[in-house]
Amino acid sequence: MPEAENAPANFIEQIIIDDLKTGKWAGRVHTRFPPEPNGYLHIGHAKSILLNFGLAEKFGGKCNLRFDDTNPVKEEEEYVESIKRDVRWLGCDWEDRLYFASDYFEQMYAWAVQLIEAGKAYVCDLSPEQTREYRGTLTRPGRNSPYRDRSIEENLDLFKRMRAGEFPDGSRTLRAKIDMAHPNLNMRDPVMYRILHAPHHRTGDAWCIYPMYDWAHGLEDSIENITHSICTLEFENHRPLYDWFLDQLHVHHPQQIEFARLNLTYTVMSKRKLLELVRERHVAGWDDPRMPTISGLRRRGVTPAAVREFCRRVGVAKFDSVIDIALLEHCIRADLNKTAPRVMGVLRPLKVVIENYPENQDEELDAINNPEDPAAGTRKVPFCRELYIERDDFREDPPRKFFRLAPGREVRLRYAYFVTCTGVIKNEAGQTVELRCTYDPATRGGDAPDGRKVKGTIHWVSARHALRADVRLYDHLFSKPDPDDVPEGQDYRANLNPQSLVVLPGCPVEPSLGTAQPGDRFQFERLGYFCVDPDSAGGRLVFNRTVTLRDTWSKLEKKMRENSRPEH
RNA sequence: UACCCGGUGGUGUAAUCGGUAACACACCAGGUUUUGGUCCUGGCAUUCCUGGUUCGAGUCCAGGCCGGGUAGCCA
Repeated sequence: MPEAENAPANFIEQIIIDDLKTGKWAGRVHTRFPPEPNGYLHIGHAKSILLNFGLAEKFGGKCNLRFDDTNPVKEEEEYVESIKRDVRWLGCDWEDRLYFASDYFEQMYAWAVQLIEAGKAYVCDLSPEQTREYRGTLTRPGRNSPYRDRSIEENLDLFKRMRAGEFPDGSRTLRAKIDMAHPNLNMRDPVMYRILHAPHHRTGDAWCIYPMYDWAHGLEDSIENITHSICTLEFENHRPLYDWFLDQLHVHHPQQIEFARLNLTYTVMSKRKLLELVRERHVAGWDDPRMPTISGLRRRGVTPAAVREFCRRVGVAKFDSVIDIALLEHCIRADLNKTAPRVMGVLRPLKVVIENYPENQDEELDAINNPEDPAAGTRKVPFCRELYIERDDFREDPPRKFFRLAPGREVRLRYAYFVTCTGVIKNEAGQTVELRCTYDPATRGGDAPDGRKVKGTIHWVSARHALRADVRLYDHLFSKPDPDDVPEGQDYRANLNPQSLVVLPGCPVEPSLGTAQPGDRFQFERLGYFCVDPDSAGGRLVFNRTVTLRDTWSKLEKKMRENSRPEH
């Protein structure tokens, strides 16, 4: 896939270009992707990852992977590993720059002591509830804590004892002494440290006080010599505090820049909601192919190249936008169209018997592996008297513009012969269970020597040679573009799409698929792109539908149906 | 009702000292085709509003309107 041609610079690139021009950072560009290891990464994180690593690459700089592990009660080693895997999968390389905020705890503590000594921080004994009360509201100023004017000596002593574990959780905090009447609530003496007697996944029980995000994050950036600290819009109000801490300490001071996070139609992106979907079993897990997680996309069969191209096209700005999921689907198709081998498989089989084809005969026909890539070559596909075709490819009473099979009508079986439908066999219930056809031996390979044309070409699988596969058809997880668009009293779960997963067991597929491995991607001709699920391990073939092909016919048919419907 | 940030077609992103609104997706209409796929062609916005500055404003100024964020000892 052609990546990042000379696209116009987004506003962050513009800032960097200007900085380079003025020599602000001595020509350096150093970014970082700083996830908290408290969950799985989703495509919104992919935007951030690609932005940060992309900037570094574009301007000859570096990008760190840093785990912002300052809250031990929410974080786990398992998440660290999954995040590393996902970042790598996207094609980003942090080389030797893997860092953890927890490695800086000692330095952060020393800086906190420095702030106390400068009279800029104090130990506060207010309870969490009292702290909230004293903070005031959006429209009312806060009040000073009664502990705000403790002596430096007392603060130093108390802070040391907080670290030593003398006090219970929630009993005291270390706060910055700024301004309780500040219009920005983040500046009303924010908490820097809280007491948390909780084991940390990396530091164990070495600490029982942990730094808050606002205190820690700028220090982490500073320690790592970051130049541009890029985060999402909701941290805009935190920037004055980010700047304040760094200014007080007179240390390296990166520039914080905020951009809009990625939102997609027909899905949710918040960690809380994704966690709920998993916990309440609306999906099979974090890597359920319907999830917008990186692991879900991967299992779905989406390629890293498609995600990269998608994020590139989405752009970077400060406008709170919602991207049409159709753009992602387009990027997936565009990539897979160029790379996925074609294959034939039938989702909803209808048996066809070629009456004039000898009972015990069979033969192999040549099929093109990928018309977009001549180098992909050809393969043999077996043919015999009994075949399966798609139920959708036959209509006893065909509507206008239906080019497929119908009684008396002739179509082409892809790479095989022209066949004409001569009979329809039904069961007692009146359902079509089998078709009788005749074939024209002269049309072998799909062309008629007499120049005869057919309107339709359909796919098929030889009944005798077919392999059986379970196919999972995935659709949008939610049935509305905005899952939060619900009546009063309901929530996004009310919009869960009951059809988001349809499993079709035992679908006949061509025998060349016998060697397919988990992760392999194919285009099932005329249907869509599918990939082999890891569940196939036991020798049983399981496919996930990544995305359908564009389907002009179903669109047309739907429109005709609507038009023929009586008015009002 | 406080502070901060935004507002260009159905959806996004551009227009870099103010100079005749570009690209993509979606949608619509055609063409090609052994995938109703791909590919190709065409259609689809007077830039939230009102004033102002200017020969000229999406870009600058003023006022308004609308949307988002913020009251964790989460990040």
